[in-house]
Amino acid sequence: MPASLVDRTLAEIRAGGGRVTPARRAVLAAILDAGRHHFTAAEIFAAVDGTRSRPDRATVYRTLELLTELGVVTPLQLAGDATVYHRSDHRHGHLLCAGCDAVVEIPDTALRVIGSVLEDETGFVVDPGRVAIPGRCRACAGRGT
Amino acid sequence: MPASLVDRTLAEIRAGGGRVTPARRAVLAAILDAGRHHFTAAEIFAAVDGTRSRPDRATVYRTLELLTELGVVTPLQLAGDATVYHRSDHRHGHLLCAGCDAVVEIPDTALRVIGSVLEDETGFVVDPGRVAIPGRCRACAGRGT
DNA sequence: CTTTTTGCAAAGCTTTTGCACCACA
DNA sequence: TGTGGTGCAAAAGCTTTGCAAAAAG
Repeated sequence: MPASLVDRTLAEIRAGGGRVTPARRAVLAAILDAGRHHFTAAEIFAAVDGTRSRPDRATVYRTLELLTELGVVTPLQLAGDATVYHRSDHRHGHLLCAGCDAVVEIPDTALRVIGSVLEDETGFVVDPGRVAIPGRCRACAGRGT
Repeated sequence: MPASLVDRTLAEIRAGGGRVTPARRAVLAAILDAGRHHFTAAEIFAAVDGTRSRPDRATVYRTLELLTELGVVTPLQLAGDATVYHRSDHRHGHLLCAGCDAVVEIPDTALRVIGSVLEDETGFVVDPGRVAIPGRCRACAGRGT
């Protein structure tokens, strides 16, 4: 069987001269845990705070930064104060409903259309993993919420 | 001649039971000033700080909130810590280059295509004034910056 | 006069940083 | 054992808030 994402990531950390620590294992576990697709630093902190090693907030932030550099997670630009991350292996665009705060996934087909329209018209190359478009979902648009 | 945007906005404030104050005039003037398309609260504060009334930071934030409710300005979700606003009468989407931090305007035609693709496929109604898509501009994509 | 706004100052929130101590490899 | 990581605590940056004084209508 192929190495798990956790193992591959830990190996990559070692390969880069980094060290594998309980804090890093805990953060990685929290991210891959329970089908978490989107998460904030605060959520990860809450999750690891219940583990044996209880890493500090600062360590969570530093680890998230490391994982971003490794390409394991991607920071999104959603509204709100806290940075929302998602797993890079679940890369897709997002629609943000202003009515109910739902986060809807953009179908890959639509995302590709968006990318090619923009590239054709402006030469701009879209980063598909970071697209987040505000508006209203079908339900909220329908009832004017 | 038609009433200016400033006058129309002041009238709207009065109509809503609000009051026209020097601070509000100054903020409004700063926004409509010098072809400012994008701006932060800090920039507006810096601008009004040089006026007679010298409104407080808090007043600038409160006024920006009022103007957002009135639909005069729109807060964007760009990267970075500070909220970037733009004038609603210059409504258009934005492309954000990760290479050079340029903010490119999305052509209206492209924005309409994006809106209809998403609405067709997901029922989601895009808010065109708030679209901000990350990627790389032609120049940066070309030379891998 | 009444009600809305303002200024001031302090606090809130997320995130970052300096530094001494600890622990992977 | 040496470099890299962690915890702790404080600070930074943007924005919000409570309250008494000021002012618009």
